[in-house]
Amino acid sequence: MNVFRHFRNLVVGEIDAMSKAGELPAALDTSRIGFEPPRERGHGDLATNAAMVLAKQAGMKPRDLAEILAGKLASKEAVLRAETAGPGFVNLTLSDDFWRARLADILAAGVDYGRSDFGRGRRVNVEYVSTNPTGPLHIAHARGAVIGDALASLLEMAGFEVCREYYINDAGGQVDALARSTHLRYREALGGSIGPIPEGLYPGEYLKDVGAALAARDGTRWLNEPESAWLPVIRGFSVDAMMTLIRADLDLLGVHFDVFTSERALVEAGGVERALETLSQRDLIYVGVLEPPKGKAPEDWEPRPQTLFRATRFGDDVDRPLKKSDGSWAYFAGDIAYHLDKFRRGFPVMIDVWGADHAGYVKRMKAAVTAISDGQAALDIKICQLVRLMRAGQPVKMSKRAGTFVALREVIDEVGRDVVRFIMLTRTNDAPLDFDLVAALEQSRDNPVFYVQYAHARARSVLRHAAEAMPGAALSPAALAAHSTRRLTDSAELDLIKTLAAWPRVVETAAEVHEPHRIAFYLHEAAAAFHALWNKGKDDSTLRFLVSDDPEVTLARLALVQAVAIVVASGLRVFGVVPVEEMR
RNA sequence: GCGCCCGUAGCUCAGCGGAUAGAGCAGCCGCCUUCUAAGCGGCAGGUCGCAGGUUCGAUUCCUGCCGGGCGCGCCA
Repeated sequence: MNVFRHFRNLVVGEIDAMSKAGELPAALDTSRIGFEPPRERGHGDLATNAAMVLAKQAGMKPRDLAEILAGKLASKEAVLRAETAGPGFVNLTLSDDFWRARLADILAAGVDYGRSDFGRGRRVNVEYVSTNPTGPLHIAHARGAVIGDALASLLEMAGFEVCREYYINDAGGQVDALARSTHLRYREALGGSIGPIPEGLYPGEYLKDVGAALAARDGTRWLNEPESAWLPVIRGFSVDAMMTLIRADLDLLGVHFDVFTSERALVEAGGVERALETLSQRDLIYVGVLEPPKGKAPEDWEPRPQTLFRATRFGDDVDRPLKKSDGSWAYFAGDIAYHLDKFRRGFPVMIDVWGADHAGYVKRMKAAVTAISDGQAALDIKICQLVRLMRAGQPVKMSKRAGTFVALREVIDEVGRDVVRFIMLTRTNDAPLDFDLVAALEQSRDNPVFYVQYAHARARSVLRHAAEAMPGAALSPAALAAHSTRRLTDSAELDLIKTLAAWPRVVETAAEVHEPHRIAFYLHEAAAAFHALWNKGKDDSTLRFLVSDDPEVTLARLALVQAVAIVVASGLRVFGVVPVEEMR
């Protein structure tokens, strides 16, 4: 049960009934009504803003309406008290029995606790990583990969039908440069002397293997051919090799996709012409001359007529070019075609996860999606700010030019997949992230990965001890759920239950706003509530989980401990992180 | 010059328009014969960058400044 949604439904039901009875105006907008945990424990268990939201529409004073609603809610099952407070809140205090009953929900649902039909099966396309297939992934790519993957899992848990998609940028000049780079390595593999890698080509060592593989496959066939003969072949060969490399990196990170879409395939199938035809019909394309950007005009700027999309009609700052000066399509044109393709494949909701360097393209892409879908599609773009790789507080030196960018696989080798994934999700995507390789492995409470994993390991440890201490006792989640939990009466126990019972709301909220990092903060909070209870048992031995001469209280507490393990594991599953059984 | 993001405790950061703004670190004081002290409890610490506006109510939304990051036709 989502406690908050349950009571929201109750209050909205009461309001509808009052509207029908003529006690309130008809057709009130109840969409902004919500229930949330009050800031102060003393204010009860749940608070609603219903009276304040409706007061104006209802033509009543918030406090008066609050009094009426409180009266209606007071008689609901499990409600001990319904009180008005502050500017018009209604605060509910629920019975301890009600809260204890949530443990049975958790034990019955297992790691699916928190799953809901909030999304009602609506289809969402989440596109992420989508890097140029010109080399292995480096650490900066990992953030987008993990955020996209966790966001997709989160949406699935909240009841959306999700497609995880990767757009292969295999059509532009970058992959031609890749092909030329491979050709050099190919000549090298056949014994040729190639000297330094020219500016503009890819110097990475990883292309030596590709060149060698090409030499093994095709022999000397491309040595004396003109570029026009070998470029398409070697380009395809190289892109395939790079995608194999990238998929292997993603596999190490535990990131997988449902669909890979090739930009080149889309372009060659005429997708761009079709998309732009749609825009043309709506008079959204014209030939014009752009003003140079003020303050930072490129040195070789010269005014020239271009094929432009009327992005300014949809909130962008300037109209955007669709063709390069050589007549080929600009990347943006392909991206318009790609988003139209996604829309036509049945995704009215699209989420793109991009790197910080693409932030300047958000407006034009949103404008284009509005234009091609006639306002029927929604595009959300998550911009991942930079990751600063640190080691014990000192930045790790990286330079793209010198090729010393740290490869993702090196970082995974050093700290492990789960640590990389969790750390990448500890901050909002909008803010830069410091990733300290030393701090990430520290076993202390400063390290959120450790802190959360430790809570799970502790819970599992208690359950193992219980199995030894009570041989033959039925300790499965189902057996624990069937047992009475009324002996859970301490405030720390009830606080922990309330924290666990908030999990479905956290999932729903995080999914709604597309912010997976909220899960990390929740997990930290749940872990803290558990660690607090654990230590309370150190001060007061009657609060220990295992009480040898009192099986009733022990079994009740084991239900709570099992529920902690389940909720933490449920959250980690959204992150794609494996919960650990022990940390010795 | 323009656009986007950020600005909250000494530091790192939470806080989808609500009540007395929270957590960790650092500082100070406490808690291990017992399920993992790799942890917990307490104290202290704030003009929520500044100034206006909208609102019953603004850290949250809007506008303008200030400071930092990223980006800025024919790269992807």
